[in-house]
Amino acid sequence: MSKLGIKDIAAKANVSPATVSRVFSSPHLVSKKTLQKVQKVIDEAGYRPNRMGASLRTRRSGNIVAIIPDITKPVNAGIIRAIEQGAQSQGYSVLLGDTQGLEERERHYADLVGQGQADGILLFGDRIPFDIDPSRPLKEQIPPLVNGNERIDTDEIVQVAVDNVSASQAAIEHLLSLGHRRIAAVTGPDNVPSSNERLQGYTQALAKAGIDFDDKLLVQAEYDVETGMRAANKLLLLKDRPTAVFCFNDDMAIGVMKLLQQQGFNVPADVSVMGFDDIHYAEFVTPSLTTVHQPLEEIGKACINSLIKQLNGQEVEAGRRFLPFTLKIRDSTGPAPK
Amino acid sequence: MSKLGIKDIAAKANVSPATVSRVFSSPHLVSKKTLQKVQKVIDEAGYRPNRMGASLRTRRSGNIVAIIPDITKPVNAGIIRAIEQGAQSQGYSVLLGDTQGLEERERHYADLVGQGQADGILLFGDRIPFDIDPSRPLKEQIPPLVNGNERIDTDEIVQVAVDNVSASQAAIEHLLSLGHRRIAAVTGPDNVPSSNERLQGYTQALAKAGIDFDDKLLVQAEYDVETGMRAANKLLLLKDRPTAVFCFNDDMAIGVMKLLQQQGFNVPADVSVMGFDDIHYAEFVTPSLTTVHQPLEEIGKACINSLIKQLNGQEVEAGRRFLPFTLKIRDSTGPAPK
DNA sequence: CATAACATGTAAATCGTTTTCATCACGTTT
DNA sequence: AAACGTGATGAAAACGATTTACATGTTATG
Repeated sequence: MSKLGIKDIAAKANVSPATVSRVFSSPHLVSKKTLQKVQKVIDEAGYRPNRMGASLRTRRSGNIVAIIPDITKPVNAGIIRAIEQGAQSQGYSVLLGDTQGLEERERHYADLVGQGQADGILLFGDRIPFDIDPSRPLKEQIPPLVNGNERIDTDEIVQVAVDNVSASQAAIEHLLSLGHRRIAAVTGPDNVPSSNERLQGYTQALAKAGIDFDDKLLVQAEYDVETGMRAANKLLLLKDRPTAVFCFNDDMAIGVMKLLQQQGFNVPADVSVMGFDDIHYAEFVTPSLTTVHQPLEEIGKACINSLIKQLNGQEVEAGRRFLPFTLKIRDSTGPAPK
Repeated sequence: MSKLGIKDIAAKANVSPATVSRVFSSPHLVSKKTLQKVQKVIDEAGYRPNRMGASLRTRRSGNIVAIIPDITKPVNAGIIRAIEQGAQSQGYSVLLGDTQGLEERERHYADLVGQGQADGILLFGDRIPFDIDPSRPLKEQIPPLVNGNERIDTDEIVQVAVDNVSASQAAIEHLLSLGHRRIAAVTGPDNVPSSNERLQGYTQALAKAGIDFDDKLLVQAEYDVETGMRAANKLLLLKDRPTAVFCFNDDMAIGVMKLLQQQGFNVPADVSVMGFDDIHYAEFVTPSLTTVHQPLEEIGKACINSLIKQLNGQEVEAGRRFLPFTLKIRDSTGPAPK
């Protein structure tokens, strides 16, 4: 690897370092002739300006850090794609941080901003990775930040997601419309806001339909396939079994279906199963999964756009912003058995 | 956000910047008393050293960039986890770059090293993202780099993967042992080395079993579910249909199964389906997918370890290194129908 | 022709660290 | 008492870019 600096290039091209710098950042200030001359030297030498030097001076890194609990979950696929694309188009690079849900690692990545390695944060979590003094305005204590998909309990930052309560309600209404009356719910961990909101939608929808709430039909799992299976197992042990199971994400729904099938049940003839997220695989499992579609690419796009606005010094209004969900009715839900 | 520098801290603590620096990087050179005094000021001010300044001086960023075609594919999950963990434990941070398979974006991320934002590259692709002069030794022209999972046609760099030829051979032998004689293959794009290697294993295994190669049983797809479905469709149109389909990755296998089921075929009673990779969902689709298990975490671990060795200036021997695969026999393969 | 206006280029300061080298205080050895 | 280590600290020079303020050269204007 070569290690030429701006001074070397300047020397080779018989100009000053400042001129070389201008060739990159404000070419309109350089005459056509020198521009070409310098450009030629740059190309020949394969010179790339050292970002460290530049960032040090400009106090901008051109990087955005995205803090994501589990990068490899398909639910994040669309978001990541949208983020990268939006960032790229505005001249930013994305540093993807996978936290495995650990606060320590969330803070580690958030720290990149403090260290000057990133200019802003795209967060997909339910807590702010900074120590906050509640008596002072939040905005003074955190860098430019947008939260997506999950929910943080403050209206001082920009948050983009679907309305989990309504979405969950719509899901239950779908099951009700198929004649189901005993509808179980497989929830996420009880400290996760999105799970609580979906639970809220569930209870509201049942209440509206005049159905008594039965907490035996509520099983907690951890947003993954394995615990989804375990949850289904618990439900099968009930003496009065549910005819439908609403899972708060698709992974758990896949687990529930798997276990039901293993135990000889037919989905949806015996039990209907519904998911949430609409991950790519939802369409391809057997039977294909009825689920709540989240506009993940749109969410990603909205997040990155809002963040870049903030970085450009534009004012953006804080608070939650809801994007519309849709129901994907597929083959895992059907009429309630009589 | 505060913006205190090392000089501010030094002033507050009545020491020189050098001492503050030493507190971070070589505390043993500082007396206990000053250490405590400085540490206290650092904590109170919430001071974090600016990485740009430090990197500029040390010419090391402490970052590793991982270049991955599609971060969100489950096949990469284990690799990413292992990388992050290995890096973290050695004091490195990982910048994850998702390229969507585009060479332009591969080069973009590779450029981070040239720009001083990263010290080395973990590549998961089939080409080197640099312009190479073939007449000169490769090592002089690229930064520390390890390639994983795919294959680049050179023995001058470290590469870690499973032996695709043998693995594919083992897969076919499994199908042969079940009595299958007409075994189709759904390949990846024809410019992808791993696909070609798996194809090689396929033909070799058939040859060894004395079965004539029939190119009608070869269908090309693109390593994803949708094209897997299309491939299955083509196979169903054959007048002499295969009794087993070996797909060169799990996504395509899931697609193949989906289409077969849609068309009323039973897997595995009518047709056996086999995959490759052993992604997490392979176990949970219905029927659960028989596949070739790649030790993805091990691959990730080996890659990061080798790279860090290189970064530490240790000599590592170039060339391919194979990690052992295993067969996961599940429910999607069964005896050939007579 | 003198002067203003503009285009172009330069020198030097600066960003926040690390690190070499020199200095200093102090106890030990001769 | 002189010489010598030793350990702790500070001063200052990098690292590689950007940018401000200024110097030059060129052209247009009165």
